[in-house]
Amino acid sequence: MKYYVTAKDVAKLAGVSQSSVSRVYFEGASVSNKTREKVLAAAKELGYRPNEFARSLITNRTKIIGLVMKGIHNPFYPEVLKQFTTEFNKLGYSILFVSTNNDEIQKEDIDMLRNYNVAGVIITDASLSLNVTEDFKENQVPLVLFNRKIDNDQFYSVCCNNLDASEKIAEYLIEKGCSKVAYIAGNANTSTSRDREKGFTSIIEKNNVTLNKYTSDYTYEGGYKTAKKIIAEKKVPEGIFVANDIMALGVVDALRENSIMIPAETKIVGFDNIEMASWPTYNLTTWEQPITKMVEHTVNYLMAEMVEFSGYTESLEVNGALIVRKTT
Amino acid sequence: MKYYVTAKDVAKLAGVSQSSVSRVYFEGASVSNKTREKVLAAAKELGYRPNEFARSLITNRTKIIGLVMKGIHNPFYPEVLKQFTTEFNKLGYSILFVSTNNDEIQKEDIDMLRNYNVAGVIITDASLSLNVTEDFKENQVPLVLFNRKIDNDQFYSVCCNNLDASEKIAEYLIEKGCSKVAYIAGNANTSTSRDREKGFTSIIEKNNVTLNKYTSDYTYEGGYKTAKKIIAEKKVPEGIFVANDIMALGVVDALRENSIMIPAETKIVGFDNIEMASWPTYNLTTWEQPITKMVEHTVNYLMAEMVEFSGYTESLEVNGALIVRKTT
DNA sequence: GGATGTTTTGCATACGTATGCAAAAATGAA
DNA sequence: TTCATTTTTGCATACGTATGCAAAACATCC
Repeated sequence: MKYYVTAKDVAKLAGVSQSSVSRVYFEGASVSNKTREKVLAAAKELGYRPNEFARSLITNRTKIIGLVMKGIHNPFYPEVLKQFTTEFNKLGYSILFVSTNNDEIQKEDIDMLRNYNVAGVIITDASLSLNVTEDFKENQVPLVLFNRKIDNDQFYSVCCNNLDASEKIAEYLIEKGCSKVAYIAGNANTSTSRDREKGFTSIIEKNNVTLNKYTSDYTYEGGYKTAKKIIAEKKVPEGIFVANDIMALGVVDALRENSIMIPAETKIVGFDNIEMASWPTYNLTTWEQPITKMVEHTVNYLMAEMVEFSGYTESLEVNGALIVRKTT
Repeated sequence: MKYYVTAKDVAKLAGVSQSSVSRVYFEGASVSNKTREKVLAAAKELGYRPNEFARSLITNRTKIIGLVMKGIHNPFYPEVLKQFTTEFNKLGYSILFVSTNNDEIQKEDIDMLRNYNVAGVIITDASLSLNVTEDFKENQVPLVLFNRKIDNDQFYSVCCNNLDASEKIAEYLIEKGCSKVAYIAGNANTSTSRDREKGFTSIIEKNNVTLNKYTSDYTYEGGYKTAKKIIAEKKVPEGIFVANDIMALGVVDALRENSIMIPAETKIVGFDNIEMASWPTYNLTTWEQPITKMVEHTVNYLMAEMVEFSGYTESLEVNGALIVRKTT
């Protein structure tokens, strides 16, 4: 039977009270050096570690961050996950990971998080259903939407400058001489895909360039199939802006299979700058999403809200940059 | 100020005792239908949810599984993560995610997990340092090494049948007519890479085929550079077995850059069967690791050990299969 | 209806920690 | 040394739930 070493045990061995042991482990409490040393020595001997559950129970706050993620198959997100984990661990917070298949987060997706009374929540690549937004609001749980935003500014969101980025991409393709272009959307319900479409379209239309739009699903397969369809319809344009890299790779492969020269006949631009985009086989021109900066902003906001909840919201947009490679 | 709805509140509204409320939410406790309904109604009205911390405190067990992962950049692992999350969530368990850069898990990697008194731990693609093994043993924390094993059978491990698989791969390459082959290892300290090398080598030597060995690091870059080196040394063999897919893709790209025909001049076999291996650009012949089965075994073992700790250990090997595509 | 057995309920307490309060100890000033 | 002030300590209690125990309610049978 495994026995749990408690503060009381340590107190006994160190010859102090349980309160003193508690104070040694509670940041900001006042303890003399003498007792601190006695306690730490005893704790080490017994292998004591404070019970986080008891702590949370009494302080009514936890050091757990809930992270909800959908598209872990897109290599963009494992990197995001890693960075969040690393950053929060440094700060003494743990990550409770939730995987979902819902575009809109449902109540059952966050049940676990609420049961554990998490200190804050990050939702990546997903939106929120109505009853979930209410739940968050009502319970004042600090929340960040990462790489998504919702129309009303009810929540804090951190995104790349999608609108501006896609405008620049449009300008870039026009500059490169494209007079007929296409946009391949990811999931049409996502703010990122919509914003990218909006920015791209506005510039394209302003320049009287022909634009065809397609909708896919943010996966390699999706990009591949969409490109095949475009080819079958003999509508291959001179330039294609694909809403994310993993789809763009599928597009590239489909075009290659049909011996359509990239960039000579068609230029391809992706979005994200995932690792694979730089692989020599692909050498994909793309827009770099500044993950590190986006993570940093998210962490800072959450930490602040966890210290003192304000409910302040904002749609933060972090600047990325065009990475020119060999598909344009 | 947010107010926490407790069982006491529910009890008051429902006109029963706090114990009865508790029993409604505790599986296996005896409550009459009448009180159950009263309680559930009241709970719904107040938005009550049991506090997991208080529960854990008193039962001295948690519903949290610690998952430690290193190589999240290898697309094999996000899939593993997703499956574990999904399976454990179904069972009412949550995943506390830890990311590490250590080949050998250190004490600080699992500090968080121990503080939260996790019910079980899964460690993927990493080994254990000595003081960590002791910690686990001493505290009887159910543990599974996933896709790694350690020499002594101190812990339960779940792997693919690496030895058998690599033997079959060797036979396959020989059958295909290779008289000169190479093996590109991942991290030489990992059991997986060693086993794959061992099986492959044994068959190759038995057949008097020339074998060169190289060591890399389980990354695309690593595979790419190793292949470049092989090319520079003009030692390109007729067949290469690469210890995992992501390296194999790097190898393929490097060979292609140097116009070495695959499979005509050189045949490539990878390991894992990650999604990308099936992409038309690569069409990589590889060994499928049966993730679903491996996850299932891991979950079953952990669940059993969490109900009643036995300390039983075994090196479980799950059978995969050769997936023949166009690189051989 | 009464006796018996069974199920359900409430009471009281425990889990391991943090914290307000008052007592004790340490420090500083004179 | 003495007194005032500050720092440190221990006591007692609270957090929200589970559970052993005994009382209460219910069901069953003759």
